[in-house]
Amino acid sequence: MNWTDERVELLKKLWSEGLSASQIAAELGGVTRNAVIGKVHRLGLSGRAKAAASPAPRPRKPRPAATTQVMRPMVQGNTALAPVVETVTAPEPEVAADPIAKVIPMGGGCTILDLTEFTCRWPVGDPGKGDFHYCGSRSKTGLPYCAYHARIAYQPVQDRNRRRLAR
DNA sequence: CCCTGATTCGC
DNA sequence: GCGAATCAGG
Repeated sequence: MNWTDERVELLKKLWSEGLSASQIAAELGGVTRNAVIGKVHRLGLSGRAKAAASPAPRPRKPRPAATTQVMRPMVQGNTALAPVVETVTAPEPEVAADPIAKVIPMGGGCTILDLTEFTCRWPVGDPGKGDFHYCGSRSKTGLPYCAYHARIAYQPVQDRNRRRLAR
């Protein structure tokens, strides 16, 4: 891949918008972040407007009602499973603002033995360290993941990464 | 360990 | 000019 006028222009645009070198590299395709950085320097636009991707601690968007609501188990339809579901998904009101903390209870989740067609199968932890388990949150009927992990699982990595880093 | 940009230097 | 390797930092 060579630096056509078009690609250089896009590079300038994205760089000035505050995207990181790796993000830009991914956007352009066919180049590494090193290539992008090198080009940026050669173009003499290394210093950019303060809109960098991660200069300060990232402001987190609190997601009050939506997430909790989705996670809440629907027990009306199956009274037999109700007690189990309660235990697995009981949301801690005082958990951190991080959405993942709501999904994975402290030290929680469940083992592979606890998985049912109604529990999230998202893997958590390191198998090599013996702390491997599964999310265990209530999953929407027919889906292998809870609402939160389903969003992650079915989103292209590239897009997910970009959404996380951008802004 | 993940990531970031900066710099160097052989090509 | 290009970009991989490397560095310093968060």
